[in-house]
Amino acid sequence: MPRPRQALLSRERIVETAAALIDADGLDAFSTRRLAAALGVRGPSLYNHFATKDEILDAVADSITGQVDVSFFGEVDWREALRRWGHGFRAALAAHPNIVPHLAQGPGRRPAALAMADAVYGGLVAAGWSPARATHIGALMRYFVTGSALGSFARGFVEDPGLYAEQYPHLSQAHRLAEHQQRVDEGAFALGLEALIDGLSHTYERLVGPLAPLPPEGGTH
Amino acid sequence: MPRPRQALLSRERIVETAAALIDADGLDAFSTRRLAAALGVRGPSLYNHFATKDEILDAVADSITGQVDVSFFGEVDWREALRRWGHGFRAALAAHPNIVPHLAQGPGRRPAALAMADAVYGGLVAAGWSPARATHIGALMRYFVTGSALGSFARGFVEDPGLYAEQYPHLSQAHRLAEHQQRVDEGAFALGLEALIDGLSHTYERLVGPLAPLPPEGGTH
DNA sequence: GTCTATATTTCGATAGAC
DNA sequence: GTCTATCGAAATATAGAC
Repeated sequence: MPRPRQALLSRERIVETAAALIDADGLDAFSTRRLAAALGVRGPSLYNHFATKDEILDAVADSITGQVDVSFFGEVDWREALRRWGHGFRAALAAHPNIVPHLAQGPGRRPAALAMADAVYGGLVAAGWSPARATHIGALMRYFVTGSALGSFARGFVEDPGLYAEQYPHLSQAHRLAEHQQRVDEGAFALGLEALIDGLSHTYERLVGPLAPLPPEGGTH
Repeated sequence: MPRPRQALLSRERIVETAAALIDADGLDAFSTRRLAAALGVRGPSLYNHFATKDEILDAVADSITGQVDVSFFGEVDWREALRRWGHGFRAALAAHPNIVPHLAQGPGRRPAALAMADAVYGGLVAAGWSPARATHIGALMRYFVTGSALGSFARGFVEDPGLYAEQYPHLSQAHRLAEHQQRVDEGAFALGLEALIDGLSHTYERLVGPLAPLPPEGGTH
């Protein structure tokens, strides 16, 4: 079936299918052959659209980053912006945990990741943070979000009561964590994000100046 | 050279060498054959000491976790304990970033990881936190530490001024981040950890009760 | 722009000699 | 407890036909 009239592949289809494969089977099991098979073509066809496997991974990572809304930076109070960004960033990454190790290596040359960094940093500096502190805040937020998306805390404990009973006296209920996986992980993230914003608010008042009380909802207008 | 009088391998030597190889070349490049070569033996010899490659990875991960001191949980104020644990945990993981994705999957059945979870959770509950909140705090701390060790923020930006100049107006200095990698990453982590502890202190006062001012140094005695 | 064919390398793990 | 030999599978990527 050489040279069909209508191209079978497109960068978009390849990226979508690659993301689904990585979600299902993990980064280690992801290969160009398996990706091609899932697309109904042979391996070498992919190289008409991407030069290397790594370019495909970059495209997958950036398509996920591109789903994160950062348009409100500079529009709403920085505390509210961090809150919205944090939740949105985590939601996008937690839907694709297997690619987080790749994505967490930094923006590199990926456009969506650079645009996100630009919006966050610009918004924080505009809010009064020093360049150095704005960098730190962007970094520590990425730490927290990528760490929370990298692996579920609750599912990290095996469901085997006997494992804990003897040697780990405080973990006697740990085997039940998996039942409540989503609630535990989201609750922990929410608690941490609010604590971070609260703590940073005090840092702001010490270094920059008094903060206005947050409006009940929405923008600064 | 069959059956030398003195065993050439030991679990300890294997784990040490495996950690060094993973640090140097990454998880993807780590194979039983390369590990054996680094140890001066042939691949199959490893299977006299470990049943699978994954068992070796688990042993490496747990040896790193075992370097983290948690003996002070229950001995000092919980805020000071979180501070010491956070810095120690990060230092241990940041020295071996390539194995963080494996380690971040949770304690599983690894003894040092379970002992760490046990000490942290027990210490927080003894300090007055509810079981649910103690779980959340253990989780959010792991998120923050693993995220910070997974990838340097500063090194995530390529050293190419031209990349940023046109499209990303706020990132015009981003190419200089790599020069200050350690300072940026450690500063961001320290700022985040202090903000977290500060924010959690207010949560504690709202949910549990007043907190004593922290003693200037050391334990509760 | 997809195909066939293939070069080249590497992998985890087992069997059985010593 | 190490070795040799090997199984069986899978990997990225290229060359060139159509």
